[in-house]
Amino acid sequence: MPRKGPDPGGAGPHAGRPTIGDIAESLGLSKAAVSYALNGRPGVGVRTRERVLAAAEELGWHPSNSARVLRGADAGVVGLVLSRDPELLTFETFFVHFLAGLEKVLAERGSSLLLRVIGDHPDEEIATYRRWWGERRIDGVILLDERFRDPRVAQLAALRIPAVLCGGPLKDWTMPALWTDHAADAETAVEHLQALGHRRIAHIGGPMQFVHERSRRRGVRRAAARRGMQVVCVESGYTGPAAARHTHEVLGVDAGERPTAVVYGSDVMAANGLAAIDELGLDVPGDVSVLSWDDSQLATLIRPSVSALRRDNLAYGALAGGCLADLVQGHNRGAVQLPASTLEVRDSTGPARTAG
Amino acid sequence: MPRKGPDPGGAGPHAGRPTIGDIAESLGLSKAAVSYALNGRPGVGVRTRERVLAAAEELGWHPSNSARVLRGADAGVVGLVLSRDPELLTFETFFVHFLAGLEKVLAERGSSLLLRVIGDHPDEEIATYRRWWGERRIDGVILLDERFRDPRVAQLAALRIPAVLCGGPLKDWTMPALWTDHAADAETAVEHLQALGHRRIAHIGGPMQFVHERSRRRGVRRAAARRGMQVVCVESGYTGPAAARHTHEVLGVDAGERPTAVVYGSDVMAANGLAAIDELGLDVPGDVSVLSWDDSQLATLIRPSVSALRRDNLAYGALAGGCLADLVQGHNRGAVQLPASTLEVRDSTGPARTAG
DNA sequence: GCAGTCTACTGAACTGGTTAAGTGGACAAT
DNA sequence: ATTGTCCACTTAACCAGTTCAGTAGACTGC
Repeated sequence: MPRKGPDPGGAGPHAGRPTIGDIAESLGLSKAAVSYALNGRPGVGVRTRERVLAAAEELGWHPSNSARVLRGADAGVVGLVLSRDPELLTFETFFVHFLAGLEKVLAERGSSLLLRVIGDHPDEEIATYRRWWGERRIDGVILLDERFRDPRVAQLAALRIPAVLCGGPLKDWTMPALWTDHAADAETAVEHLQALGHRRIAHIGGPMQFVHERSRRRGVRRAAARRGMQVVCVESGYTGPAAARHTHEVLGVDAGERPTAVVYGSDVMAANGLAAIDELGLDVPGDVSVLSWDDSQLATLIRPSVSALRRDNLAYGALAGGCLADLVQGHNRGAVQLPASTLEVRDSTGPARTAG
Repeated sequence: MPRKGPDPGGAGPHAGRPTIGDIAESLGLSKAAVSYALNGRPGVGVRTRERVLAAAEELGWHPSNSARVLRGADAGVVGLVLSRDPELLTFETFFVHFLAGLEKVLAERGSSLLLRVIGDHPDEEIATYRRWWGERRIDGVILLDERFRDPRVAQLAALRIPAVLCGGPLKDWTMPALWTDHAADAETAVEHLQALGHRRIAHIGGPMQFVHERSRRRGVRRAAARRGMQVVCVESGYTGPAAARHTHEVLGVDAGERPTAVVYGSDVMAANGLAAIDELGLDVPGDVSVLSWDDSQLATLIRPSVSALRRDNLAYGALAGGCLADLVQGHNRGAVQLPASTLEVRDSTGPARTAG
């Protein structure tokens, strides 16, 4: 199967990609001897080994991944399917950082990443994993964005595909999971607002199909209740218009009932919330304080800059990669807790306006 | 090689992954007959074909990619190495959109994407391509971020690795290239500013190691010269502090010499520029108009919102994927021009303050 | 001098799917 | 009845590695 395109002559076998047989032939050895030499196994003399390695280097030999996998080796690849709308800025920053961290660890452990980007469609996601696994392309997968009653977990378990869940941990499963203590993060956020004198707050979160959104809402409710604060929770979407609409809904009431602080589910929601609050003729942080549950450069660039709960997504991705690499090698690390988010206090949170 | 983990019994061959041989055995046929049936080739009866397909479906068979590649099939994978700092917001949005478009087309054409994220290090990038290619993991690669005197082009050509360059076109190479008419985009930007009465403008661009930054600078210079406008060009960096520093440099002069408009190389640079202009006690767009060469949600969320040249990066990625898929199949589409950017006029550009 | 052991290799089978070449039987034409 | 032509299938080689089971030769021990 010669390569297409301008290939006059085609200097050598397989478009210049030498095989172990070429090395063997050039040195008058058998394929087996060359294989032993290249893999540092006993059974070849020191002198011969050196010659083999030199020849491999000179010819620019690389082992055929297909041949190795066919013999039963790991594919050296892990799969990741993204089923989210790429238009969401929060997701973009999360994803690129997560990916960079993930990839760094995988590279260190000799793996690569097979990526697929699809719309929000869990069926296609599991079908992709099933196909990749069936085709022996991957050794395992990373599951992002755990959903309420997520079907992917049971399906991957049934297919015996090694997987690391970013979410959980799940009670009934042995799948390793990277989980965040959203309750603790909620405490951090609510405590900050309490300290500033806020007694009536709102939480405008993302879609409740995501488990982390449920956890956050529950965390905020409990943290507020524990402090005797009133709290209004609204399910919104990650898009700007949704966040703006719910901001109008929550804050467009009499000053006496109006929350004095809003915790948004993401930086994009907070940014659009700021604009909506401005439309309502309210001042941030004078009338309303604003806090975002995700941090990003956006939070620092808009005015006022937005106080935010910050998580190291690079480390998150790296941890996920490490857990999966371990799992593929037979070591299940179980439930791993991520470090708590830190609060970045900026200009959008301030003292509550004293009632009256 | 049984999978690790809880695998009591291990129901079937290769952890539940049946082979063509299993199908053949279960039906009392030869492997060849099954292969012909599964691939829709002549040589099997209609009845037999149906039985084979039914058995494959029931067993959940997928063809082993390794086995096919070993026989000479394409890998069905294209490679992409990112060598940029993931901290750059502009890059994040560009990348995720580009990726989504790229992946969509690749999926339609039966390919997947192998991804690697590394720091800014061209040597490691080419080494990764070389290894992937040597290991028969990929059919081709996408080259992003063309650099001045980019070594990657010649190296990939020498290795005969099919590649599509996002940049170019190059005079001496037959590598397909997706190129942008930066001169035309510069015309659009400068014309907009001229129409608003600006006669003295600045361009604060990104690093000149990138070919597109050079093209843009040249485009701005020529478009301005053609209109008799004065122009100051500064090489900056994609980070916020660099953009802020150069903004102070360019605008911290007497009002008589001060440019009345600045074209920034990216949305992040523009956002940080806005903050710097505010620090200088200048008003946007009253004293200075601001234009960004990349658009994103950030440009719409900061105040004032930033006028920007917008490019459809989803379509860009899709086009790159299509060109590469064509190239792998032997069809070189040569130099393909991307659609011109469109100007999104927002609040940051306004009439020039009349001199005096 | 001959068995025993070790070293340094070779030969061949094997992985799963593809494919050229071959085979046996049914059927038609002559 | 013979020849030819299909059809529907089988056999076996092949891809590039890995690995098990040899094996030739050198060396040791007695």
